[in-house]
Amino acid sequence: MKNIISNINKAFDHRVRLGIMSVLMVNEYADFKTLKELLGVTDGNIASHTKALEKQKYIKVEKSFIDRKPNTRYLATQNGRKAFQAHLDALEKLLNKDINIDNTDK
Amino acid sequence: MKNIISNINKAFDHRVRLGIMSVLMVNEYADFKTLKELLGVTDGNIASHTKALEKQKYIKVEKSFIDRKPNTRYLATQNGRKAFQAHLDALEKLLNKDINIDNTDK
DNA sequence: TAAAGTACTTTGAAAAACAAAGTAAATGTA
DNA sequence: TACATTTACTTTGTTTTTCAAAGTACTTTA
Repeated sequence: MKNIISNINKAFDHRVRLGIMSVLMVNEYADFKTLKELLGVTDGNIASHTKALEKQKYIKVEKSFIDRKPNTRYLATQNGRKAFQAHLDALEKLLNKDINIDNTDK
Repeated sequence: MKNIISNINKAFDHRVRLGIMSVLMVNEYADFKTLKELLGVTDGNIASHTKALEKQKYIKVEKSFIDRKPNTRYLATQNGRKAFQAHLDALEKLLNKDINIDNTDK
């Protein structure tokens, strides 16, 4: 490992995306409105963060009509689950690691 | 609590700042070069991320000359330590929380 | 004393984040 | 049955952040 943050996934750096993934790890799916309410962010925000995760193939989108209204569901992909778990492991390692600097010559 | 990410600190959202704080939590101080090497990022990057943390008063900077060369040390403030620990607690809560959505009507 | 190295800082472009406005269909109101 | 409102998103454009390249001010080496 080159540096102490090399295994931290840039795609999950943002708290909104962290929140989205957390929700999708424990629920089979969540729809647009649910994510929006759980995370307390604006529509455009959910849209762009989900789009970013979708682009990485960490989540997938299913569009349908429920009660004649459009409904967008987000689901974590198998790949996304793996990547997120790896990210959490990397985070834990970073935080628990002894990063002891030799400052004796300073 | 309004939403599931409300206690996650925006200032620590970025992996570089997460790394800087992790280092400064367990070491009394770290200098510019050390941080740069530990994190594997460019000079300008370290500069801007430390500046951001400094602006929030989460770290402080001490400038001196060592062996006639300029040396910049970064230290976590008491406030910074508290905020970072709170952030970690919030992260842990988010990840361990049962965010179970009632999807029965969907 | 000229060239190279060290330790940063500044700058400007590129990317990301964000909220406001837009769209389109459904529903409520008079 | 029109018209306004709500729902469920998407699009747009501005602001903010990130980032690396270039710049500065020395110090060291040849």
